Order: sequence, then C-alpha cells, then structure tokens
Amino acid sequence: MVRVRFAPSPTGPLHMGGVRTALFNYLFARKNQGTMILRIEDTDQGRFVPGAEEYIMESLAWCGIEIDEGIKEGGKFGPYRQSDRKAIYRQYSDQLIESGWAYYAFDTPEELDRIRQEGMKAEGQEGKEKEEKSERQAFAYDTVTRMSLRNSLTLPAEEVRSLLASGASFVVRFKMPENHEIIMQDIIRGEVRVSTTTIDDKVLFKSDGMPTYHLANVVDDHLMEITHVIRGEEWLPSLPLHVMLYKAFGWTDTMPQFAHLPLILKPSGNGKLSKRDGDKLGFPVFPINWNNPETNEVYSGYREAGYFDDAFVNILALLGWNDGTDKEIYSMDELIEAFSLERVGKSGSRFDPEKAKWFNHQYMLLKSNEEIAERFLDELSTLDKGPRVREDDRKGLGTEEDDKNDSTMPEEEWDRVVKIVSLVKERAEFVKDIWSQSWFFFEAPTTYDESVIKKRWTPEMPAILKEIINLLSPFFVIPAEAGTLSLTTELEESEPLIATEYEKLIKDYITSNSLNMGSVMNILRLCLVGSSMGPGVFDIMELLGPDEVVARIERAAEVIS
RNA sequence: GGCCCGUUCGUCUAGGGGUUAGGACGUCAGAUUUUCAUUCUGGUAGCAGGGGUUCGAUUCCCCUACGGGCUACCA
Repeated sequence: MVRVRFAPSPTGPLHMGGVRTALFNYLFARKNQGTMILRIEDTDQGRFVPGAEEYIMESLAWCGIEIDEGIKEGGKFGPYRQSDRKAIYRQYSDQLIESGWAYYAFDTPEELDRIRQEGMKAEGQEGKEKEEKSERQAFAYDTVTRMSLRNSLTLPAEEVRSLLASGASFVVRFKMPENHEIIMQDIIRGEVRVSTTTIDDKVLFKSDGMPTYHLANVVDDHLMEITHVIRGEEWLPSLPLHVMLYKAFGWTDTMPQFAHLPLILKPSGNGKLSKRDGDKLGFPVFPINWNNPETNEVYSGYREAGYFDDAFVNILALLGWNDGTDKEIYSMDELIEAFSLERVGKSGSRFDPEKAKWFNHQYMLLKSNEEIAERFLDELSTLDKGPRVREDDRKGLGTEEDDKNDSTMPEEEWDRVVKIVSLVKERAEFVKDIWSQSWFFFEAPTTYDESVIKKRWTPEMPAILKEIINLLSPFFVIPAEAGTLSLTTELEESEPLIATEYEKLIKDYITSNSLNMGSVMNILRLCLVGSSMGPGVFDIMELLGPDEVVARIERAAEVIS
C-alpha cells in the first residue's frame, strides 16, 4: 500500500514549486491506489504565519489535489499537525540518547555564533599567508569540534545531570558516526554516496521543546507508515542524516523510498523560484492570491490572474516530467494514468511564462462556450461592465452560489453571450481578454481609428453607407415610426437576419456597383467597431441586429465626415 | 570555501554508441482572410569544453567549466 505525504510548513504561502511537489505526490498516490496525506510541519513557532495553513489547503483544493488524510480529513495516523504531536518527539529523542546516537548540548546559540565569528577571523589570518582570497572554513558542530564544546560527551555525567535538573537550556544533537560511507538510493537520481565526515551533528531537538524538521520528519514518516518520500531537491543534502536516523532508530527495514524532485528555476537570472519573488518576475509565483497579514500586501495568484485550474495543473506537471510522447495537454485523470517517478527529469527547469499562457489558451479552446460564458459574465459583473442586464437581474449574477448559468438573465441574452464567446475565444488567452475582444457587442464605439479613416475613407463613402442603410432598413426589428412598443410580438414575427444573409446582401451590392470590397468592408467595420479588429463583419452584424447596425453606421458617418 | 546534484535549440523537452538529433513555446517568413487575431505551411536555432573507451561518441567513463542546492536551536 503506497502512502505519500505532502509536508509543507505554514510559514507563508505555498508557491508553485510547492504545489508541484504536492501534485507529484498526489499523482503518484492515485496512480498506485495509494493514500495522499497532508501533514503540516509547524515545528518552528517563530515562523508561524497566520492564514498560511488555510491558504495551503485552499490552494490544493483549487488545483484538484485531494487529500485523503489530514487535519480536515482526519485519519488513523493523526494528529496531522506537528505542533499537535509535540509530546511524541521527546521520547524518540530520549531513545536516541539512551542508545548513544545522540547527546545533549548546552552551548547557547550566542556561544556558537561567537565561535563561528572567531573561526572566520582565525582562518582569514591564516589564509593571508597562503592565499589572500581563500575563504574561511565554516564552523561545524561535528565529530572533531564536539569534543571541545559543552555537551554530554565532554562534561562529567554529574554535571550533565545537574544541568538538566536545574532546567538549563539544551538541545539534542545527533552523534554522526565518524568515517562511514552512507549509500543511498534515490528513485530519480540513482545511487548517492556521502561520507559521514562531511556531515555535522545536526540538532534534533530544540531548546524550546520542539523537534527540528529532521527528527519530526523521520519520526512522523515512520509512524504514519509513509512508503515514498517525494520532495524537492533542496532536501537531498539532508538525506544522509535522515537515512542515519532510520538506522539509529532501527527502522531501516521500513524506511521509505526517496525521490528528490528537480527545482523550478526563475525564467531569467539565477536561482530557484522563491516565495520572496512575489510579483517581481512579472508573473505570479503563487497558486492563488496571498494577502500578507503582516504588510497587508497582496501577491497575485494564478487563479486570480485568470488561469484555469486544470491548465495550471497541466503546466506544473510538465515542468520536470513528461511521459516520453509528444502529448502536452493532459487532464488530471490522464496525468494520473501516465505518471511515473522514473520519468521525472534530473535537472532544474526554468519556468516559461509565455508557454504558460499558451497552455491557458489551449484550455480556453477546449472548454465549452457555455463554461467560458459563465466565467466571462462573472468577470464582467466584477468589472461592472458588459451586457445590459437590468439592475434587479444583475443582483443574482455575482453571488457565489450561482453556478449554473444565471437564471436571472433572459435566455436570449444568455444565448447571445454564448455566441459572442464562440466568436472571440480563439483569440483570447484569458477570460478577461474576451472583453477586450468583444466589448463592441455591448456598447457602441465612440471614437474611430484615424489610420483606418485615412486609408479607406473616400468622399463617396457617405453615399455608399446610405445605400447600405437602405438595404438593411426593411429588416428593422423595431419599425422606425414606432416608439417604445412591445418587441416580443415583433420578434416572433420576423426572423432576424443571419450572417450569411448579411453577406449576400452586402456583397451583392458591392459587386453589382463594382465597388472596392476592401474599402467598403473596412469602413463598415470601422463604423461598427471603431477600429480594424474583431471577428467577421457579418458575424458582428448578425449579433448586433439591423437596428443597431444602421444606428452605428449613421453615427459613424456623421462623426467622420 | 566545503559537501551534494545537474548540463540536448532562447525556454520546456524526446532520444540515445552509427539519427537528416524529433516535438512544443517563442521568434522569423509565406499562405489564407474584408480587419486584428486565429489557423496552415515553412525557416531559424541545440548535444558546455577537453581527454579517454570504441571501428564509431551527443549518448559510457574521467577532468574542467558553468548552473543549482545545502552548509541555522528554518523548513
């Protein structure tokens, strides 16, 4: 039975690299009918950030990453928050001391800092004689230095006992064996060997009574019966320690398998993508908006930037993984089906925001017009733009509950929006682009592109436009003389013109009068849209209806000439 | 500095001892179109360098370079 965990620390928002780690855990779990666990690693009380835990859960939920065991979901291996498991760790720390794998250390952080400083100076002087630029050897609490520091290895047993009894502050350190080669297996990287002489005596248990990541992680993974540890490459350097810990506890037989994922790098410049990048890079690094409770700053997320949840997951999945085919668009189910850790690459990947947009565009095309229309209307209601939905109708529009297409919107209006979406979505990357591609369906242009006028407008144009108006007037929905009147009865009686009928009407007129197709069409577009953009002129006419088309032509002719 | 990991077009990547080194994004050009865009077609561009091993290395090994990670009583 496969059991994996995603174990973030609630020190702030999760960034996209963290989400990808969660995703790979999830895909692996589902692929193997295993269990996905969310464990909150909050052993550093100093770095606790309010709201981060909720943020993590909401982000994963948005991505469709389902948790089987966790704080909210429960499970037999709880609690799932390390601060709630505090009582557990002490006994394991004690166990290691009893078995000689760990020891008490009484050096204060200040003392150690001072030693580090001095070491730097001493090395610097020494280095001067040899090589000016030689860097100092960083101090390490290790197999050689530990014998000259204040700990239960150097102090008389008596003194250790009285120190502990007096409540002196202490930490527990792992006693890294000397000169031992640790051979590790990583699913992604293969065999990794490290000599223990290069590893220092890591703190396992802090003076505040909490374990460090290393202890908590190993103890919890063991207790929670984790079978595979899938985490970022930044943990690879501590793998030897963890492996030694399993050995020290006598848990080698049930030690999980490890897979260290390559990192996601910034698109330009150096380094891995980091939380601190915030919005500096010109694209979001967070899955959903993050409101920093300390500064009240808001950092943008993919959700709010307009990315579809499935597109975002797809983008993440292909950062460092592929199934060996040319396929690039995957649903979550397809990802689960195709996923394997063996096909995760070894090298870090730079994130390409341009390609991310392309992915979103692909999902735009894939989704139904109705789904896009709903999102579009939601977007418009927050922008306070768009269809002339009456005030009382609009009330029903923005509310969260209203998932199905807005019942308060008249059906013809809804159909019209869907039609508009179908016309412009192929040229949109995000739902918000749909407005900039289609606003002229909802409001008449007030300005007219000068360059088009300059290029296409001729003295004969007013007469030509007049002729076109005459061509269309027989199809008015609202008779010119009538005032406000009931349009329902009129609508039922006359079928509105469709695009091909407009096309025939106008093209016939143009050819029979041997006019220039390009000029007339472009001027027509200019009248309707105000510039040279948008879908086919006849499609625009169909959706606008003859009354509006004529009104716009009249207004444009007046303004331009 | 030390330890560890990595290195195929600008980017994401496939491939793997003998290939015209494949795809995608981007970019450029052409075609289509009444416009912008889409779309289509085509082009551009890559095995970090040096040594081995081998009949033959981009592929295997070593070194160097470069990139990245870690080096806290943070995770």
